Amino acid sequence: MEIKDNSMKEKIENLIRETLKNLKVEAGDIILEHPEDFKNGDYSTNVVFAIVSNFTPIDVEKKKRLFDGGLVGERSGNLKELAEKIVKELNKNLLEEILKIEVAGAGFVNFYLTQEFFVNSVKEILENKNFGQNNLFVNKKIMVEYTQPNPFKPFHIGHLMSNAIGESISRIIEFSGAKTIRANYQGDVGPHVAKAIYQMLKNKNDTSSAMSENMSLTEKASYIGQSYAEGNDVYEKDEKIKKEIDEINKKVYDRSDKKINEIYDWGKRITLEAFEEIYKTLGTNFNYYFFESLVAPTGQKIVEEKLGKVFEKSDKAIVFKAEKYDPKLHTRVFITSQGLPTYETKELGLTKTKFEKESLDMSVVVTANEQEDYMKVVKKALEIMNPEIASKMKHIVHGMMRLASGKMSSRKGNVITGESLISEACDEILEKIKDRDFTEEEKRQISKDVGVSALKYSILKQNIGGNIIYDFGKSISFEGDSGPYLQYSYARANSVLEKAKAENILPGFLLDDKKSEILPLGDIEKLLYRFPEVVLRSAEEFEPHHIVNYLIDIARAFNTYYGNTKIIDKDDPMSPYKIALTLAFSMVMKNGLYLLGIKAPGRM
RNA sequence: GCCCUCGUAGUUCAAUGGAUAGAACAAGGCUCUUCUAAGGCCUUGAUGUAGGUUCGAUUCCUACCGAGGGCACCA
Repeated sequence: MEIKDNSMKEKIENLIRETLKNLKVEAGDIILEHPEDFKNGDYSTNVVFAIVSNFTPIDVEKKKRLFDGGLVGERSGNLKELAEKIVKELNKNLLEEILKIEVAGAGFVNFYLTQEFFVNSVKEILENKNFGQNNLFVNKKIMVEYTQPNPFKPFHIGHLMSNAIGESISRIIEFSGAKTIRANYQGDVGPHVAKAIYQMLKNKNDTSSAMSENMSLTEKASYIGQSYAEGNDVYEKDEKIKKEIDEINKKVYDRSDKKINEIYDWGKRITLEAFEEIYKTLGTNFNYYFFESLVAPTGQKIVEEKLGKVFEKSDKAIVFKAEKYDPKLHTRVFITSQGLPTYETKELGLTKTKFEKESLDMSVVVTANEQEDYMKVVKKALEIMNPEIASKMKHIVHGMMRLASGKMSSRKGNVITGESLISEACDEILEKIKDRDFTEEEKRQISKDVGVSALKYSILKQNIGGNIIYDFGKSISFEGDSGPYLQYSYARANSVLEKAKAENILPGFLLDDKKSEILPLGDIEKLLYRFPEVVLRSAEEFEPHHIVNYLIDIARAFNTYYGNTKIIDKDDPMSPYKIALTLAFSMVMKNGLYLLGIKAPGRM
């Protein structure tokens, strides 16, 4: 695939740099941006401010004179005059794509692009199915670890959040040239497993009937999740039971108890199968599944080898005193006083395993922000032992899903499972389209695509660091600023294109009357060519919401255009171009939705 | 107590140190004899407080107030 490396943005930036060189002016960072309002041009630069900000503190007097309308250099000018001087120079080597350059406000230089540029950009989009790509991560192998649900525990909306974000980031960096490897890390050992098993041993009869084949996968998984919640409850309330569960925990690690092994193997298999169903619905295919039980020994070995050097004994446990290296960090336990590895140790083993399996340039881990500090400590320990690998670790933290009514807790039983949320969203769509002219199978598929999109959108629309207040009524929105709105715009464009095909009007860029020109039709052309810039920014920042905001903008522009234009019209010489524009919109929308992990149904 | 995040319309979110702080929801009005009205058009409304840096601060710094998370054997 070919990626254009000479974007309009780069061209203009080069032009500015050349011009300043000709004028023998030094400038700081030159920022070229899209003005919010089209009337201020298509690109805008603060070059004058950049020149000014480049002055050192010694130039204070010089600066003062400049702003007082005094002099810069020899004779001329205040800020505006300086800007005009630059524009004059810019005009000497004007790019053919630039219609005009103007000075506005307190010294902005605004670039207006030509009609040909916009029309050509539409043509370019039609010629490139992968329009929007960049080469930020070309030749880089990047592993992204996300979702991380734990066997024996429910898949809740927090996992849904991690999955939506991780999948979108995976796709964005893939679209930016990376070889992306998707990984899932699952806690198949540890106290939570023992809690579930304790409860299942206690409810012997229920457990054996659950293990018989009469229940559905979902029912079995929810029985196991329920057992965990109950086990967790008694663990905290009863000292004696706590000890019993701790005993079971050890046996899970060393696999010394036949009965426990039997329930363990069954429970792990069932919950993993149930998770797999959810991944399928969400559109994720993992390349690797890492399990704590497998990486724990690796981590334990590392810690034991470095005992006395990096790690130290304290109160029978093995700890890492991170505050010795960074006052903002704190001590964490790596091996418990019972001799069992903690999350921190497992993480060391996991990281080692990842780099053994693949020669990675970057290892990205997506988790909720509650794990931010643990990760910093783990990374610090790794920095001491293996700085090269540590430097390739990137931890992306997202906010928490919170209930409007308070904290979510498995104990209180107010955990919302991912599955119930998905099916609820889908049911609502199904109800909405029940009278439409679709087959039952189509209805099922559409409601699934749209329901998942509503959920993913509500997660991805904001920057990933913030918490999301989950409101049962509002989280699944189908109107306005929503996933379904984007899908609807796409389906609408698609429907126009199908009709055009039926009427035999093809996308085109030529008019019969050679004298007339094709004119850009509105804001859409002025937005569509910006898509690659938006993708690049999202990739650089690991922030999908820039794409979300952009897609809302183009959807709105298209819907407005659609509202006051007849696109298909045999008597209109512009009709082929209007169809071309519609096609370009639909292609950008489809690529954009893909990057969010959202399907683009042709009809809805 | 210490360490991270974060405080923007009534609500949920935007805004790479720059132009008149954008949307959506909610409220009201208009709009399908044109291709999907899950749409379009119009009207109202916001930067927690106090300082500082800067020509310019929602953005950077300090303090305070408020929310969330973390701070040794859970993940």
